Amino acid sequence: MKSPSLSDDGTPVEPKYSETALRILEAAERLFVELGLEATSLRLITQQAGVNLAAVNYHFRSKAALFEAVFARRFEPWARECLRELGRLEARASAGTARFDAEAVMMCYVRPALALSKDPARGGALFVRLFSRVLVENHRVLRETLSRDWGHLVTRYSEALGRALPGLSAEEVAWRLHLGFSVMFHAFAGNDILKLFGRSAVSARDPDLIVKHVVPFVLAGMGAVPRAGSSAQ
Amino acid sequence: MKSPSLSDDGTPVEPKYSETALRILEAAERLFVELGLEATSLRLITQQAGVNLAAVNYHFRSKAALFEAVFARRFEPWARECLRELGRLEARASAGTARFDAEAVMMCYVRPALALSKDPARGGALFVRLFSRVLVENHRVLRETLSRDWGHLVTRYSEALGRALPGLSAEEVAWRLHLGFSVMFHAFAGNDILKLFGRSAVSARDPDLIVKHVVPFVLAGMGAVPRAGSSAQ
DNA sequence: GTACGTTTAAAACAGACGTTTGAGACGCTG
DNA sequence: CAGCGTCTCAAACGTCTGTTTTAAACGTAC
Repeated sequence: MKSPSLSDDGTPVEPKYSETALRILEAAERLFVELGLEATSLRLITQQAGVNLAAVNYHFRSKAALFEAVFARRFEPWARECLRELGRLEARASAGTARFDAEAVMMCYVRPALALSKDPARGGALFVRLFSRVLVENHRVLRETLSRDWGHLVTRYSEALGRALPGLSAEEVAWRLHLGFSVMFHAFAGNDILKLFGRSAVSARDPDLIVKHVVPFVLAGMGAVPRAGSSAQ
Repeated sequence: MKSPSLSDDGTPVEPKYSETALRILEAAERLFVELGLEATSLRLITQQAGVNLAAVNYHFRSKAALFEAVFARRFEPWARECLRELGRLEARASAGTARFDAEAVMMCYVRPALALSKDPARGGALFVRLFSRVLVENHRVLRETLSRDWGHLVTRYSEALGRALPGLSAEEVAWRLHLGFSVMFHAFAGNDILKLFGRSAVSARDPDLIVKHVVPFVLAGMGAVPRAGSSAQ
């Protein structure tokens, strides 16, 4: 997942994929989400994509490289949208047309996540699930790439939340960022622990419904007063 | 994962494992967490356990059955402790010696999770991570078993939270249960999305520290006032 | 028309996988 | 000591894996 080159107007140039490569990407994305990286064979991918087996190694060097391509195709546009949101918030706060509070920072994540979840053309909710697989499966290569090329994304959110919650220690801000993003991330990914027991009463697949419930929850959590005796007071 | 038989005094009888079977269970637990089910080969497990390859199929019928045994060995004692906690809370609330509020219900989950995380003899934090892999990998067999044998565990928590938050609609209670347990579960499992970017400032591996920060966060979220216009008001 | 780079096709590669086999070792009971 | 169930061991089974190879088809430029 190397950083894509930029065209003259600064918008990223998406690598051009051939018809065959695109069919592979789409079948692979669906199967990686449903079965995981290891359990998905190239033969199953090419069969569902209706292409030849060797096409994978021709268009994408290897299975691992295919996985990275699948991930990068969805992740990079989304991450850039998050950065744009943060930039817009800072600009409007400087201009005095917006409050720089926890809700505003949170919405810089919620809006891109919601837009992504509702847009099948960009992978929709499927990619968010793939992302959560990456998280728990802890792919080494992808972790290195995310850390190297996109670590500043987290840094930006961290600084923004610190500015939105003045008076809190850096440690306390880090924890609220951690917990807040955990809920939101897993809520959008549909990782419902209660559903595993077949007893979840929420239909956690509707993105708008997720936002409606997760936003007040996280806002309340982020604004929580630290417990008495907390070292992070 | 069939329900274990009960001895005369009602305490569950843990299946007796031979020395070899135990070595397999322990090596498998560690490797399943680190590599996942598919990526962990029986040859690697038996090699690290210092036993013969065929011992796995002798002691545990198949690889899938081994995985279920690994999971059940840790899960069942923990789930029973959760049920005991809920029972104790109900008893003390009836006796008037305890308040039946959201915090009390939440602690019925936090205490067992904390105790488990700090006890290496019961799998410690390792098992919680394994559990979270089960969640996103969505193993069919395990899901069926959890739903059939342990669905009532979730029902109990759900009823308890509904009782602790009177005046809220069932849908609203379900969402707060879902979101609250999501944070707690993934916090204990150490599924830190920020860490994936190498920029997490929290050392989310210390169970006591997790509790200290996650409890106020979740309590605030669960007590959050629903947004205006919410259908779940 | 012919040469060329690009893409597809079928087949084969070596290796790893989960599982099974059959023989032998061990510890008990009579 | 003999008999027997429990367990271990090395070897092999057939299947599936990611990858490579070889040949053929395609569109385009000379």
